[in-house]
Amino acid sequence: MSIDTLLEAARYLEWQAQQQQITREEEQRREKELINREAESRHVELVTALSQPIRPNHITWGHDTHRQQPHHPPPPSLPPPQVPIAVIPMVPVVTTTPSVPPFPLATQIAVAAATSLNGSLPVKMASSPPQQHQQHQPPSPHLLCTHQIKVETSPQLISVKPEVQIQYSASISTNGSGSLHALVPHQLSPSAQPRPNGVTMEDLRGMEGKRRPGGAGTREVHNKLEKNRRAHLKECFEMLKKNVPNVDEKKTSNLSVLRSALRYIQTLKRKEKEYEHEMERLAREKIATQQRLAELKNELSQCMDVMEIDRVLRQTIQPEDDQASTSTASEGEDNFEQDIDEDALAPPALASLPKPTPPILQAQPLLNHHLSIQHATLPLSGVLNVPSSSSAPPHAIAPAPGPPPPQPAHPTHPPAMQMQSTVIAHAAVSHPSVIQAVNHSLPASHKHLTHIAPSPGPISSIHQPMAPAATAHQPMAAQPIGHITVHPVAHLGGPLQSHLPTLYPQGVSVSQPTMVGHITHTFTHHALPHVQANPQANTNGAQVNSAAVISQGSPSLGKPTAVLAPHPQLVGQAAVLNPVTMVTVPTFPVGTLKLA
DNA sequence: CCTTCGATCTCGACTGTA
DNA sequence: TACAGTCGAGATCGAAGG
Repeated sequence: MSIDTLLEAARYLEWQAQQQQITREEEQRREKELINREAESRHVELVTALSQPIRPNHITWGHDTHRQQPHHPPPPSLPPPQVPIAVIPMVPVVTTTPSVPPFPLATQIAVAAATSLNGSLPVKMASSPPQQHQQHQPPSPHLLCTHQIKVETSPQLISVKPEVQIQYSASISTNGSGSLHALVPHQLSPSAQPRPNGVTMEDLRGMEGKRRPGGAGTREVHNKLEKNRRAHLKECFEMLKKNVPNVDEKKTSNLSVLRSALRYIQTLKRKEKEYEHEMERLAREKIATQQRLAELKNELSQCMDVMEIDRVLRQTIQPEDDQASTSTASEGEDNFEQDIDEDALAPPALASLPKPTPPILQAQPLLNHHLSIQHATLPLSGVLNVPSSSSAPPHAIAPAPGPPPPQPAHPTHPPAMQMQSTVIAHAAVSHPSVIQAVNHSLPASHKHLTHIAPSPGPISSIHQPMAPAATAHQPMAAQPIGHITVHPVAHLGGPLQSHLPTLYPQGVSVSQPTMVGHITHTFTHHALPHVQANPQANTNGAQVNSAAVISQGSPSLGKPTAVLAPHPQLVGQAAVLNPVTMVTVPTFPVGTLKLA
């Protein structure tokens, strides 16, 4: 036996353990069968006892045969065979049917069976005279049994032969102590057959009922058990073959089955490891994803906190803005840039905060975004443009310090401009001085400043159409309005047209053409000395924003409006939030946009 | 026809258990 | 210690291939 064989056998055992469950089922089934057989055997015994003078022999054969052929009960009253005739192998053997001349017609199977029962019986059989068989046939009890059995079972003999397994377990379990006794007569049953050593069955019969230690009986039993064992082994191999894929049903030796099983087991183990690794990988991936999710949540929560702080501050510091709003226009002019810078950092609240504004300022980008969103969602009915309010802050009016105005802040004369814009004071943060300046610049008769909307806060932004500056003062003083954004619309001409977009690429509001001049003038002269126009960009940007504003359904519909929201924070950044769509957009000048 | 291979059988020895 | 069960070796048989 080679090492491979041993290893495979070990594998087989391992596999066999896995198949235990299946085996248990079979065992249970066998137990049932045994019970049935016993019941049947009792019945047979009764039946045979009537015609059997020799009790022991009969019992033996009857018992044995019934054990092996429970389904072939002689009496018609017995239930039909339940289980396959697994048992038959032995019986057929004995098939030395009475009807047929026992000796001459003995087939090899019969011989083999006899061999199993009587040891070297076959040898003798060849030389033994047929008369002996004839002599003993009539009285032989087993013949009667076999006769009865044969009639019913003969058709199944061949097909059933392989299944000896049941017999294997049954013979062992049922025989018990009585097996020997049962077998002794069994050996004698073919009594007509001569014994190997020249001892005929007659001689053996003299020892009937006796136990012959070490004698043929023991040997027979042993042979039979050995045969059962082999049958069991074979069945196991069959089962293994069934459970191992890619095993040719035919042409497969036990050895090849074992090898296939070994390969199969190895394959399964390999797959198992692969699946385990895959599971580990997925688990790690899941953990990483969860961590990432947690980080994002933290970021989000922090942003929300900043927004909350901002909102609270804005609400609480509102009085200061009011106070500032009471300042005179001149003061506003003086503090204009500074105020705007403060606004740029944050809403009014932040503006009033002490210079060192660490955490909030650090989160300014996010804050701006949020503020923009917040304003955008505000119900500012009167606000035409809600450009990133946060984006509008400081440099909306005072361009960011970063990109210095390319050209001297020289006034562009209003008359030179032909802008159709709408002045919008949206509900963002702004300094009252700006409004003052704007309104101051406007003639009282002009009422184009129709959409100056005070921005009391994000919660309630009231649209208050402003008429003349005089009337506009009051609400603004009470509630600082958002920064005034001016966006040059198309048709811009003159220097302003060529410079504004550069300075204010986004956002500011736009108003009526007549207003633009005033506002521009005011900005250029009072507040924004560096405001200049950029003719190219204006055109596109104005149109774009105008459309957007209109789409918002502002009260100033019908008026081409544009938004120029100088967002100091956004200018120069990688992306900015589109005030209309609230989608980040590139920070290139509005004029470069190719929008309808 | 011979050889090889696989399956089966027989036998003796051995082991575990009641 | 008897008995059940297992194991290994040898023999036999049948099928397949050269």
